[in-house]
Amino acid sequence: MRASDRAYAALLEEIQSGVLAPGTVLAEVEQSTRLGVSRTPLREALSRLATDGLVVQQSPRVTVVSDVDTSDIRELFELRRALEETAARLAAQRGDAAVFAELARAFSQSTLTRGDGLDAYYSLIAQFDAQLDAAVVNDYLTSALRNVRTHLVRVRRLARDNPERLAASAAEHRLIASAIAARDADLAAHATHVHLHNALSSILTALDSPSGGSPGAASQSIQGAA
Amino acid sequence: MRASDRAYAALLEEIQSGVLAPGTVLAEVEQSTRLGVSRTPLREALSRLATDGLVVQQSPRVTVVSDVDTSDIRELFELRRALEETAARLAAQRGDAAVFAELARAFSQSTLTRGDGLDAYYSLIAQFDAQLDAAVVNDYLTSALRNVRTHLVRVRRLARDNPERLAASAAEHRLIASAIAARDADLAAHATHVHLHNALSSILTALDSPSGGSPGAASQSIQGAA
DNA sequence: AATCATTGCTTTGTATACGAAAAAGAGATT
DNA sequence: AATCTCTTTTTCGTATACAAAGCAATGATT
Repeated sequence: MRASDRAYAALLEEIQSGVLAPGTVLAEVEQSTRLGVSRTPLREALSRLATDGLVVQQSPRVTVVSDVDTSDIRELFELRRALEETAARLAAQRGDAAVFAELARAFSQSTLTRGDGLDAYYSLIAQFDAQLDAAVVNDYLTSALRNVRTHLVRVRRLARDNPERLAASAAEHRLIASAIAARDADLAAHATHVHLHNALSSILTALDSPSGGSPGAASQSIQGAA
Repeated sequence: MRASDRAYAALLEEIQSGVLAPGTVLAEVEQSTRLGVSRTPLREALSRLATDGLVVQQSPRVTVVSDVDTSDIRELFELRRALEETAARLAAQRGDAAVFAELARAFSQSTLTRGDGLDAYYSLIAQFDAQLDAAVVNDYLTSALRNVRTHLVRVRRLARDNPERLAASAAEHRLIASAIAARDADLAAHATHVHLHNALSSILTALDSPSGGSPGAASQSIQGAA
């Protein structure tokens, strides 16, 4: 594994997990010594994070971790809706029905055995996403979706879902999967619309409530989500 | 201007214009000496082109200009439809009606003075795209659209539009712009759908005809369009 | 006392040197 | 004659050295 890949993976994980909070300045020498690589591969990692939109060049001299505010979340979900509704339609047309029928069954059961923790649930969603990508067979769309998902990790972390929302989310995913399995493109797309609407509403209300809101005020907006 | 920016701009222009044909290997020392920069900024330029999807690492040792085949064009237009229909809807909701009314008028006139050449027409389309981005107010969506447009330059070059198609395209753009000006989101989205359907059909028939087809068979597919 | 200028220090951008790995070519052996 | 192996050469990945550009701090001048 290349040093630039290790640096990128390390910084990505730290940004997504919140260890590197929005606004943190990422100086090259500081981060390169911390991560045990030289400046050259670290610069490549920062460049990749910048095209991802996870860091921004606040000034020509200083690179900071980008912030995620309410406006960003709304914008992200607008793009997400465009991409995932399209993906759901294409999967309904081209996907393997058996695969999505099985996924629908898994989402039904996940509601019952929810006590396993949400890591297992997020893992199931990751499987669903992977099967969606495989069914769509469109590298451009898949790449755009991958970028959206990169940002979504931080959004999910900002507003930890409550149990009721997780159960509803599982039911919504089950419907999407079964619609794809039934080759019902309209239903798959509209169920995706419903799911994203509910997910966004849940996140925004969670952010408005005092418990999970981000402490720092929005200072630096995400940009350049290529 | 940084050396890495110059290298990126130069390579981008050469790939989009076809000077660097698909399959051309881009060795680091060769390109760095040719462009008059050292390997470090050239590597950054190649990295950016790779995330754009304009070059691919054919093997861990050799980077080549990516190819554009019929399958890529279909995939690109699937993503384009998702993004541009959404953008048209949002622009109809949020855009400045006067701006798009003026654009609609410009598209009407462009049909009459088409003799100016298609450079002027493509410039008008670029203005339309810029106004669309401004109206949408969504950096994520705008970034995704910018990436699509980067690829679209090569597709347009592969299949040079015929005059009749350009006239029809102007009329389709006029309808989209006026629908946005009239705040008719459904019409704007559906007119975009129609436009992209016609544009794709025109390109695919042009590629099937013997004149403008790409000489080399598809060997290396585009990927990683982040 | 406040402001402007100059100097030095920090940080980025670029060039180059070094090491490792893979590919190509030549030679020997079967 | 073909193939396998060893060697050589090329190319990439990384580290480091160098230069240029900002920013800050300090001192002098008004």
